[in-house]
Order: sequence, then structure tokens, then C-alpha cells
Amino acid sequence: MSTARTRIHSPSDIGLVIQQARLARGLSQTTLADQLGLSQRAVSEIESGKPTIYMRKVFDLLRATGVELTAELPVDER
Amino acid sequence: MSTARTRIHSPSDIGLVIQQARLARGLSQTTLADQLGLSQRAVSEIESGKPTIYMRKVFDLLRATGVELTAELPVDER
DNA sequence: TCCAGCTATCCGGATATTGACATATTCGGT
DNA sequence: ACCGAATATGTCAATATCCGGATAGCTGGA
Repeated sequence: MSTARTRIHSPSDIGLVIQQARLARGLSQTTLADQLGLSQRAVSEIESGKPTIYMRKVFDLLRATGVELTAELPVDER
Repeated sequence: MSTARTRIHSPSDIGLVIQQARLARGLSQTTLADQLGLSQRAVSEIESGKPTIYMRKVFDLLRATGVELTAELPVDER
């Protein structure tokens, strides 16, 4: 069990990661959507990178597909 | 110049990171909002973790504040 | 203490997203 | 090539976010 790391810079980037994670788990959009109380349409649109999607849905999907997000903030310690 | 790493699991988490990054750059919500064509209100709500915010706005803020996101997807390579 | 800058929050109307349903299209396996 | 599952996309009414403008509250500095 290794870990694939991907830089995320846009809705499209995160959509692709979510799609990969979903497929890796052998889930259909419909199955996942039903589990989370989302519409199949929403899952499809998120994976395709629609920019006007609510954050909550994205985080729901990340959690359900086991994707971990890390933020890196450059800090200049004086 | 070091790098602070934070696990992101929710809109609140990402809001806090964005706020830290903004403050580290000495910017006000209004200044940042104007730069990005957002309202000061939007920046405030994002930082406070409002879950029904469009993804695009969050990515705009991440870019503007220099925060890097990384996704980690557990993969079982047979 | 006074004041300016910053942030959180209210209202109101315009606009866009939402889910449900339906369906065209694509994809994978046999 | 065929067939069923999966996915992308259309419409539509309902709903919620959006921004502007305004403002109250908070904070730090002079």
C-alpha cells in the first residue's frame, strides 16, 4: 500500500483525484452519491471540474473516497 | 523559509489556513477581495468555514495567498 | 480616550445552482 | 457486434448564494 501524491491547483485537479479514488474503490457515481445523499449529477460535475460546486460536497467525496488533503504554507521565520 | 503543513478535512480547516496565509502576507480581507474580484464578505465567509461556498473562490484564494494543496490517495499496488 | 482600519453580519433583489427525472451517449465485458 | 451498466447532459421549478451597500462591533495605535 503506497500513496500517490498530486498537487491540486484547480477544481479540475481535485475532480480527477476524486474520480481516481472512486474507481480504485470500484464504486459507481450513483452508489457513491446515494451513500452521501448527493445526486449522481453532482458527482459527475465535481469529477469534471465544475468550479461552482459547494465545498461541502467536495469534502464529503474526499472523505468517502479516502483522499487526504494537505496544505503547505510557506512561512518565513524571521 | 520553512513550510507549515496542515491536514485539511473540512471547509473550516481550509478557511483557517487561508486566513493564516493572508495574515502572514499582511493583507486585509478587503485588499485580497479586490485583487480577486471577490467581495470582502466572501473572504470572511470562506475563512470562517462556510460549507456552501463555490470551489472556484477557494482556489482563487489559495493561489493568491501562496498555499499549496496536495492530495494523497492510498493505492494498493498489487 | 478617540479614531481609523478591519471584520462579521444584515437586507434585498438578481442570478445561478440545486435535485429529480429523463435520456443520449459511452464504456466494458462476452 | 451486442447488451447492460455507467456516465454526461438536457429541462425545469425551487431554492440559496451571490454582490452591493450599509453598519455594528472589535481592536490597536496615537
